[in-house]
Amino acid sequence: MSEPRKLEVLRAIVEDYVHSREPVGSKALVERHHLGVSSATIRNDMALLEEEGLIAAPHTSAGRIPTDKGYRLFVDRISAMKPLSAAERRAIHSLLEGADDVDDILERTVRLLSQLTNQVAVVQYPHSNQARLRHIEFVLLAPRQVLVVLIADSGKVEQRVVDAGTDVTDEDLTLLRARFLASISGAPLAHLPQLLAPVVALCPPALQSPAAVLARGLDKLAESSRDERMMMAGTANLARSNVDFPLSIGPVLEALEEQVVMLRLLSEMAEDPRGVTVSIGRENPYDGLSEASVVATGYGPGAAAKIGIIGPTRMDYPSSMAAVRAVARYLSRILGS
Amino acid sequence: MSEPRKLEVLRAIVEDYVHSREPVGSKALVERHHLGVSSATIRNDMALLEEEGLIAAPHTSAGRIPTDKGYRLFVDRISAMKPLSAAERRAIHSLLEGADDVDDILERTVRLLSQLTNQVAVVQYPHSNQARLRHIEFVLLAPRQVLVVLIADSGKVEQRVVDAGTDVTDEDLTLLRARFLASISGAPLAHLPQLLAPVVALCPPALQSPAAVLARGLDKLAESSRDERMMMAGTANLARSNVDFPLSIGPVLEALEEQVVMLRLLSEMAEDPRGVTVSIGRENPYDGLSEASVVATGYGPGAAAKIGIIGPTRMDYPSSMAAVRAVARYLSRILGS
DNA sequence: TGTTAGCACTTGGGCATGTTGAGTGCTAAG
DNA sequence: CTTAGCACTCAACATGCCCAAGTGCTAACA
Repeated sequence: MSEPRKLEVLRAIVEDYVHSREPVGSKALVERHHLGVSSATIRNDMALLEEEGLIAAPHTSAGRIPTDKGYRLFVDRISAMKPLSAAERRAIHSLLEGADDVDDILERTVRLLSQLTNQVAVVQYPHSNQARLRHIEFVLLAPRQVLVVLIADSGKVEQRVVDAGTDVTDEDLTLLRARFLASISGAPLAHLPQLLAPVVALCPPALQSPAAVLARGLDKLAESSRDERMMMAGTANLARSNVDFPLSIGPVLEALEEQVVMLRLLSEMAEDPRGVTVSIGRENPYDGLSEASVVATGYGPGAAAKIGIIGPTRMDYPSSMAAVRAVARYLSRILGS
Repeated sequence: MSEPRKLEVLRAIVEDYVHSREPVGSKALVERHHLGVSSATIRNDMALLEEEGLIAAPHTSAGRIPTDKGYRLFVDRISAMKPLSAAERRAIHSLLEGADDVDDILERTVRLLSQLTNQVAVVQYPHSNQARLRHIEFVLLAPRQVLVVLIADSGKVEQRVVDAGTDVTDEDLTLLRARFLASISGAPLAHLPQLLAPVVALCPPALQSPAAVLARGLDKLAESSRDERMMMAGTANLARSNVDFPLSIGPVLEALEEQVVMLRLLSEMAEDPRGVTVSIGRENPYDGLSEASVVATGYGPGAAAKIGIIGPTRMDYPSSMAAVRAVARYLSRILGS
């Protein structure tokens, strides 16, 4: 009983099943792959594989299908990432054409990824957790209304209009801005609250109240810049792979709509040496995704933000992983510039 | 052959079918509703209704189901909006708790509406079509990088970072800003392109190139501020009513993902005297929605922005219409404050 | 020890056939 | 205009049958 052949058999089963959606039997296996042994031998191997919980038979006289564990072994030890086709590379590279702002880039990216893989694609907005403050601006819109703008070195810009409470002048704002900036420029956004309090205290009495308001505005901006969002595309692909979700695609759609769930899911995916992480079926920490797999990776500075796809466990892992990785790399490059 | 009874029969058919999802026959009708006549009479009426294309039989020996045209007549002439339950009213009124910014309000609103109706809910962001320019700001981030901020009187703020092409100074920016502002302040966003071109031409030669870049930046901002967005919730409800979409929910999901399609759809829905518009099945201008119905209405100033739900043609119209209208009214009130 | 051929056995799926019941349209009488 | 009655249609269900695919096991073999 050769170990390598057993793996080869598992690989063949996974590939055939992913391709045909039908349980695969010993005979069909020896026909489609030249394994050099007879179907009886394969049967023995399959019995072993079943004992180990790597494959299972839906009913007595049917072929076998891979279990979650089987897929796991497949992606971990057997599969090599399938290189992308020239057309796919071209598609990725033409992604950049005419894209301007971050939102736009991300939107194009998820669309592309969902088309490449025929699955649902999700992308997390670039992290700004460790982002540092680069610039702030106060703009007087009306005697009491001030536009507060905050720019992080991640490139993200947040703004909001606040009511100063009392009338303020342009000069007041310039003064306040200079004071604020002096003590918070370059600081991590997370530290803003602690840093701002003393500055407000040191302001001239007449400006105490507007200063406090503006500081609070900055706090809120920093907060909402930290809070994470995501984009998604290709949900219609789920409908096509209806059959692959024995229950229904309902729970999957629910999971996708719960951004909180998705964000936790993505961020909990540990980084894999090969750079792409896969979470299969019941491995997922969320029940609704017990029949789905997630293929994800990090991108951007520190690979902190995640991008990935979600589909049925019966999925072409090698291609998906290759696509996710390629798109992530390209995305990193675009955003890095 | 009494006309009122015929309508009564149609109403009964629609109600029963919506309730049971099964073709309804003459006998079941006289049992469930006290129509005061025998099933044979009903059969005659039904034959008439079928001739007029209001109902149809899936096959010879089955009951009838309403056609698109039947539903249309139902919503136009027969149905009364079903008043909301006390619990539903309460749900709507507790919507406001803790909501702060517009995004948040809209998100809560669509969620609520999708839960109330068990359908997919969509809401368009409040229009800023006729918005006017209130303020612009240029902020120097790096020798060549300029943050362009545009504020509309609708309260919307758009910003983006542009590359000036050549080095510029703070003084340059102050000058440009003053010139630009002089000629476009208060102008409708739509007119920006025409107004900016001559200003750029009149700038000192040294500033021509950055001026052009900034003008283009403003154009784009005005454009993206005009461009409309929407939010959506409850797509998982589609999976539940899987059965109601004979083909698949795929096309519906596709339509929902195409914001362009959805926005056109919503804005093309003419206003109904009763305040809620319904578009049924093939009436929809988009093929993917030929088995779906849209119930929508306007909200906010001039009822310009739309909110609505999307579900299978076999839908509880009276309840849906009531829910949409109630939520829209409440939303108008919140935003109006 | 690993491989192979052969064989008995299991079982879901396809097919032909029969039965049932809901529902219709029509006719003739009230 | 309404109604009872009746012949007719047809999807849905059930039943029985057979077949093919696939398995596990055993015994022979290298």
